[in-house]
Amino acid sequence: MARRESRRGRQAEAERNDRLVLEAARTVFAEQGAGAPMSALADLAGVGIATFYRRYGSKEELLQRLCLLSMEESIASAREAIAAEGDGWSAVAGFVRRCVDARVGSLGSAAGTIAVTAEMTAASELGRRLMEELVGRARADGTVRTDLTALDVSYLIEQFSRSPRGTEERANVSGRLLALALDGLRSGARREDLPGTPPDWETYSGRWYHADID
Amino acid sequence: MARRESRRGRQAEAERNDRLVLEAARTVFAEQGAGAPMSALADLAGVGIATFYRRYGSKEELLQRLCLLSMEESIASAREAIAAEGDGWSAVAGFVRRCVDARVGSLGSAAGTIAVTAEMTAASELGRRLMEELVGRARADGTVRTDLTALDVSYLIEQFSRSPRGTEERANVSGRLLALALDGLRSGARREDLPGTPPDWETYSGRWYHADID
DNA sequence: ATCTATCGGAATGAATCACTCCGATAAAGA
DNA sequence: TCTTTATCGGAGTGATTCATTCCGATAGAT
Repeated sequence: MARRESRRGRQAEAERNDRLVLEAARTVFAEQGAGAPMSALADLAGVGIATFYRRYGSKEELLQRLCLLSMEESIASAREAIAAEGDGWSAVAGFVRRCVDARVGSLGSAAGTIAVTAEMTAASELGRRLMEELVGRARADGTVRTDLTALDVSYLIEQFSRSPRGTEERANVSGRLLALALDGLRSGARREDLPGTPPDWETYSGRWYHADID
Repeated sequence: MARRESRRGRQAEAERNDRLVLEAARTVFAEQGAGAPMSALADLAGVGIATFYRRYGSKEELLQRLCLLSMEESIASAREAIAAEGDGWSAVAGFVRRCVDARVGSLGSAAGTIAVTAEMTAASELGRRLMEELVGRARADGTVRTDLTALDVSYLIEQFSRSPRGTEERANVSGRLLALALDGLRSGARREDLPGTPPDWETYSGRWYHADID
């Protein structure tokens, strides 16, 4: 029988692999795009290819699972950020950092190539509402530039989720660039308004529903 | 015989294609990575595949040419920025904008997969010197944060060169995010220092000399 | 009317990919 | 100790994709 806490032997290996496999998939798909070969995930995880297929029936299923986990992580982060004390900018910055850390939004390259499940749609809409609230509050308390929209923040997360962090040096660089961008979110005297028009959700989410097929 | 100015007919088409082909290659490799198929370039350019092979002997040769053109564009931009009047931040911001516009630095994904020519090495070193000067001056006049290095700027350009601009909406988003990041370069009271350590050139350029082969 | 430069894209052979199958390994239980 | 069972890694497979070549078509130029 399985022990309640910390199983042993083969079962422990399987549990370890559960995490290993998911983390490797996140990293590789984030950095190389959804077109990355399954063998690349296996190499990074240090396991055989079959270890992936024992857990997920297909590459598409794995991608769907990753998308859903991303959105759930993003929702949890947004809730915490909204509940946190402190000024609006700090809340937004903390939220963005956590999302980038978890590589939320790194799967844009899968848009149009995998089916969108009902769960994904629901999570996406909840996430959107929470982000609107978070950014709205930050604008209201004056610590974030007033022309910033929640969707700008989404795109920002998406962009930084993709940057490579495989080596210490790359992770270091990534952290510096993110710090720069986050400082750019602050309200401030010397700033000009953001150029162009606020992005729209239609375009942002529409990517997922129209396949890339000719 | 060919007329001096504006050739006609087939020759004009060939010249038009010269530009079309190069621009399509820049865009596709920037957005999809160096692994993009040649057919994708042809589709975007609206020409046949052979039109590429009539101009460049191989994919590798095309990538080398693009790299060199990128670096030359970057050098020209840096020279203009250094010569320009105005404060240091504006010079750096203008430089970055122009580089991102030209997709300089979007070929990082080709690193390790193509041979580095002597011309490329030389251009890279000159570019580096000019950027050090540009950023050094901007730091000195107090309009840019003092912990910013030239290499941070290089990585910034690289990151933004990859963002998709295929539709008006995506170009718009890209412009907004870049504006945010550029504002983050400014010196300012409320800022904390950039985290981590300054990136080093060894790592930055080293990517090109060690193939991805196992 | 013929020549010639250039074109587009089908054809080709090599390489890569998603996914399956199976022999090996080691924990658990008799 | 010996068998059972869960899990493992990676070679094997058929389908797909890619870089590159080749050739018939097209339209200026002469």
